[in-house]
Amino acid sequence: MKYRIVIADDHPIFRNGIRDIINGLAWAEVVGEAGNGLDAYKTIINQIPDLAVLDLEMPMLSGLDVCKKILSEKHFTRFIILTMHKEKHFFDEAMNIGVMGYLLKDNAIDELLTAIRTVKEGKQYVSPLIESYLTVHQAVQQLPDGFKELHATLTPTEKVILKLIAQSKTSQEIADNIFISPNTVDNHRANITRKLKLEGKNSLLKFAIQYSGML
Amino acid sequence: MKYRIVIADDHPIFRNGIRDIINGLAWAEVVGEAGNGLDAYKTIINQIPDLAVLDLEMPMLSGLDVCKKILSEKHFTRFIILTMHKEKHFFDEAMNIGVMGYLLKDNAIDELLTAIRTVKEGKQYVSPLIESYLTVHQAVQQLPDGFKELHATLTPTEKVILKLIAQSKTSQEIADNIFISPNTVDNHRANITRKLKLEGKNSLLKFAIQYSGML
DNA sequence: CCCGCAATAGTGGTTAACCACTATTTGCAG
DNA sequence: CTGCAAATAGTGGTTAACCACTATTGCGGG
Repeated sequence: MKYRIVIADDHPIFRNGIRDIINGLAWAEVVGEAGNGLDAYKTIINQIPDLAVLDLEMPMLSGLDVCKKILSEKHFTRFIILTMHKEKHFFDEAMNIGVMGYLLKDNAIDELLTAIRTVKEGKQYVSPLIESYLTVHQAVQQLPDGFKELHATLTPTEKVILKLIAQSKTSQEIADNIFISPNTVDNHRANITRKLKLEGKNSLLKFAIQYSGML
Repeated sequence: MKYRIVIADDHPIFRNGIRDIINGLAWAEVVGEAGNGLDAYKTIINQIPDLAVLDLEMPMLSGLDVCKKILSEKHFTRFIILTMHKEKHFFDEAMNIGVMGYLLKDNAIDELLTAIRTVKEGKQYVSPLIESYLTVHQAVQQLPDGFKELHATLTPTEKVILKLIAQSKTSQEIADNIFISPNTVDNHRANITRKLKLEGKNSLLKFAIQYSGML
């Protein structure tokens, strides 16, 4: 029995490349492809492959969202995330969710094969480039000290509102957006501000804009 | 004689995909590949292909830089830019430099073939997706584009104040900082806002924080 | 000499965000 | 069932930023 793999990436050319590489192997085969997150989910549920190679950024559902959904449904499919994002928080989240591999799209083709082989043997594979990049940039990339823990204390609704604030929407606009009272939005603002230990006028807006990349 | 094409992209898998697609054609062949801008330049100079398909973002030299260099040296190679960037200014610059094709990486494979065929016939090809995207987003995505000219219209004092605003200081703090009245600071705020064609509460603060890197 | 511009300063009004409360409903864990 | 957390909604007040004016000083070019 060949090692059954599903691949998902919203760039058809990239998907093509991956498919050819995998199908060139004697011991593996591509049993499904998808161009967006939702299709990826459906394909994986249908096929229950041994491995899914997912792009991080995809329409409908992100690669990580797909991972989360599948893993929460207790299937044994393993995941390799293929991305161009070097950012620590993506990597951290992927590791937390429990992906088995994480590599950059600008890595060599050989690395993808090595990763697949490593994951097939039940081990985790992380691109050495990522590791070195993170160690070099960790000081820079870690700016909001303890932010991760603070962010974890936010409720789902609060996170949504924080994102909308980062888009520099007013309380009224946010209220219209998610169909609640502007007063409630103000309440959430106050709660978020307290949890993030901010103070002063516009402090939340400043924070949201500045760290909108990692929310 | 086959249509001779050089491809350059820093993602090996993507490059692989493109190469396979082109080599699958009877009337075209890949005569060179590069993983960064400098190699791309050297390869094109060596081969003088009919067409070069370039990624926009590459190490050493961007795809557009390569175009500029080659075109300034009066070679007849045509260029297709393949990118994930929908931003108007990239597109504008590419058109100004004189590329013959511009398409997004998330376009279908067929589109790349259509683009190559169209360019081969001497016509320009622009992805329809780009065009529709630009018409939809043109108003939103405009800011950093003509910003340079706008920034040039600011007086020295206004630039200083803009920087202080970017540091998210209040009018009072700025006033204390440069020893003028907070009213005057408010005046400058208004003038800057007008010159930058901003409007609405906190719009200046948002702008200053977001573009603080280029002030 | 006058004109325009930059910089300075002020007045008065509007508004969005913040601050500090109280209060109700819902859903989940113990 | 009970109690807590989250989400919802409201009231009342403060303040910083914005908006729209007017006004003065000083400086350089026509």
